[in-house]
Amino acid sequence: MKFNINKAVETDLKEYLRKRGLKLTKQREKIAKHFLVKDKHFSVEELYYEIKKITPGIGYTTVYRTLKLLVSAGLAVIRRFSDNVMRFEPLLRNKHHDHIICIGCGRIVEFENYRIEKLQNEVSKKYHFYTVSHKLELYGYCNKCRRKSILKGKK
Amino acid sequence: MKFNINKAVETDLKEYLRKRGLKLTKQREKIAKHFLVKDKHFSVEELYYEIKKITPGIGYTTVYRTLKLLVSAGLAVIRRFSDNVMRFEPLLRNKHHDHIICIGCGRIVEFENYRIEKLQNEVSKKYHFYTVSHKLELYGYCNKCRRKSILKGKK
DNA sequence: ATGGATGCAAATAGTTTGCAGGTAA
DNA sequence: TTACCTGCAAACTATTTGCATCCAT
Repeated sequence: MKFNINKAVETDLKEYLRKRGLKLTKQREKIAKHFLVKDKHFSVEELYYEIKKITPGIGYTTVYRTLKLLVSAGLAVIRRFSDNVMRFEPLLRNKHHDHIICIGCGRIVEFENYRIEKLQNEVSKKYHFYTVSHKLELYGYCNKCRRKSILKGKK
Repeated sequence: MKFNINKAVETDLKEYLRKRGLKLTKQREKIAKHFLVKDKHFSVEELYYEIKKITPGIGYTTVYRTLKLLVSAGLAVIRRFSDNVMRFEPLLRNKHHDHIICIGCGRIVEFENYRIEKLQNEVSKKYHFYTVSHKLELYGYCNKCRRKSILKGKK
C-alpha cells in the first residue's frame, strides 16, 4: 500500500493543529507535503533550498519551525550523525529504517529489522510507554575501512 | 566483575594512542579516568566543572578534545537528546544501556535488552560491519503523560 | 629535540528569538 | 476580529580553530 501524503497531511497534521488551535498555513502545507514523502533524512538547509524552488519567498526559519512541528506531531524524527547538523526524517507508519554507520569513512547504510522492532515494542510495554518512534544507530567499521585499519595499524 | 578503569586506560587508550603516535598526557589521563567510570551520559560542561576540581587550570577545549578522542578510541559514544547539547557516555564493554524517552515530560528511562543487542550483531554481520557501539532510543509517552494527553486532547 | 598537546581567545555556524506586518479561522 | 504565523535580522551558544607555548616521548 502506497503512502498517501495528502491523506497524512489531511488527517494527522490537521488533527494535531486543530486540537491545539494552531493553523494550517500555506507554508506548513507546502513543507509537509514536500517533506513527508521523502524516505530518508534531510538537513534544514537541504530542504530549504528544495522548498524554495516551489515556494519562493519562504523563510529559513519557517522551515525550521515547521519541521519541529512535524516532530511534535509525531510525523518526523530528528537525527544527528557525526556533524553537528540536525537532520529530519519523516516517520511513515508503515516503513521505517535504521542506520549502520562507518566510523572510518562515514558511509551510512540503511536497514530494517522487524524482529528488533518487535522487541522494542516489548520494552515499551514493560516500561508502560506508548512509543511513537525510535532511533537505532550501529557504529563500526565497514569491510573496507576495517581492512585498511588492520594494515596501517590505525583507527 | 567490576570494571577496572585503570586497566581500560592502560590498555585500550594507551594502545590507541601509541598506534598513531599520540601522547598520553596528564590531562588525558585525568579526564579518561574520571569519565570512564561513569555509567551515564554527561555534557562537556558538566564534566568540565567536575574535572576542574581535581585538575584546576584544565581547559574547556581540552575536555572536548579528549572526549572526542575517547569516542574515536571506541571508549565512548556521543548522544544528543532534545536540547542541542552533545553528551558523552562511556562505553563499557560489559555493560551498555539504551534509553526510552518521554516526549511529554522529557523523562529518560534506561534499559538493557540482550536480545536486541544480539539481533544488532546479526545485522552488522549481514552488512559486513565490525560494530563497536550503538545507540538505541525509543520515543513516546510515559503512562502519566499519556493519560494527561488523553484528558486534555493534547499532544 | 620535536611533533603532538594545551589553553586561551576568537571565529564559526547551526539554531532560536524578537518583532512588525500578514493571514487563517 | 483575534490569535497565530511568517520572514527578516539579530541574538545565542555550543563547538571548533588558530596560535604561542608547553611537554611526552
